[in-house]
Amino acid sequence: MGTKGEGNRQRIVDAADSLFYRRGYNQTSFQDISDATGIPRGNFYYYFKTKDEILEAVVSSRITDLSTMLARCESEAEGARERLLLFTDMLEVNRDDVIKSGCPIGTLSSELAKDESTLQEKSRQAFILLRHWLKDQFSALGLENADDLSVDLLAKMQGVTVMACAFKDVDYIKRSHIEIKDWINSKTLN
Amino acid sequence: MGTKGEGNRQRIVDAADSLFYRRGYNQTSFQDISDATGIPRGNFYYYFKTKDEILEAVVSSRITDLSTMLARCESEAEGARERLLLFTDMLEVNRDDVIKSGCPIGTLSSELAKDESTLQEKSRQAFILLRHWLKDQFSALGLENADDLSVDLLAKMQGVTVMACAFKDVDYIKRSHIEIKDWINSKTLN
DNA sequence: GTCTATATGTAGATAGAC
DNA sequence: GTCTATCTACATATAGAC
Repeated sequence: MGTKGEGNRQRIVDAADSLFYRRGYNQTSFQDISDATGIPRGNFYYYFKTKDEILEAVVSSRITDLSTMLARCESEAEGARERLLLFTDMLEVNRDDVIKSGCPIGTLSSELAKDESTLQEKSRQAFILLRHWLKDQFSALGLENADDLSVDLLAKMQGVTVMACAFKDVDYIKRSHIEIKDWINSKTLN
Repeated sequence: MGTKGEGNRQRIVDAADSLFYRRGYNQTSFQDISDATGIPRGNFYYYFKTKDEILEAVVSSRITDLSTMLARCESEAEGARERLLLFTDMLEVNRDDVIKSGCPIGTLSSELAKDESTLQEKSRQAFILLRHWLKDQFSALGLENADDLSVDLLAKMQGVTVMACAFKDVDYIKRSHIEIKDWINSKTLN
């Protein structure tokens, strides 16, 4: 209920978001988040009961950010095809981060798949959001296999990020981005 | 030089290989490897100075295994196109592991990208081996952009594994495998 | 070569003063 | 609400007996 406390809570989530992305969830300690925020370790337990709860808040925050990004794609582009093309731009917009740390959603999903717990389900929610939005765009263009196309597009972008990150290759991202846009056009034009 | 020691060394590498794949490198402890092999923790330091050295040995072991797999592709298929198609079969051959833990090479590369150390370079060696072999196959078919096609194929397979693992979807692997083989044929036939 | 005991650091989590 | 001190567990790594 406190106003000051909610501000601190958000600062913890923001710092954890960045650290989970750059170092991984398991490799990020409370001390790391404390160093990044200036908030003492012990204080975290006033806002979150466990580290898992911080992860849940981070995933929720990422989903909110993604929703904002998708809304911007809708407002800045007229048709569904143009929105899909705009969506793929995030490959190049975030290319430096992609080269260094991969995709925030993809790498988190891969990391959490290795824990036997139910953590991966949480990270999957972000993929589901994208999958549904992309499917809606393909559906709006009258394509019957819209869900398959949606997952295919996500797989293309995930594959590019994994290889670009593995080989630290910026040019490869640019080339692949063009190929992906060509693929979208080939599926949605005519 | 001891013969018994080398046997134990290999048992450590084999157990670490499996654990690094299923739980991740950072999430695998010496105790885990000890439990899997029956070899006491302290004994590991007779064979490896650090945990990083175990990882190096695991990557070397994986590269050896991959080389064997590629040699089998060459012996079991006549032409380069058939060898490429046979290579992609590993998607379905290992589909249960892929669903559970992703790709051993891709997930290790993604995990090590998050450490600021030089560990990722080691894991990249496995990707380089595949990249060169695939390039040789495309080159043998007279294709000029053989290296690009090689990375494109690796990206396709990485993308499929990431999505299949995220959504735990076996059918998606089967469908994508067919699409990948169609893509290879479209590039190499005529 | 093999194993036990242990050193040293740090992880997540808790208790309780203020 | 905020912070310090601390608990317990477990990590990598080392020392040294056998």
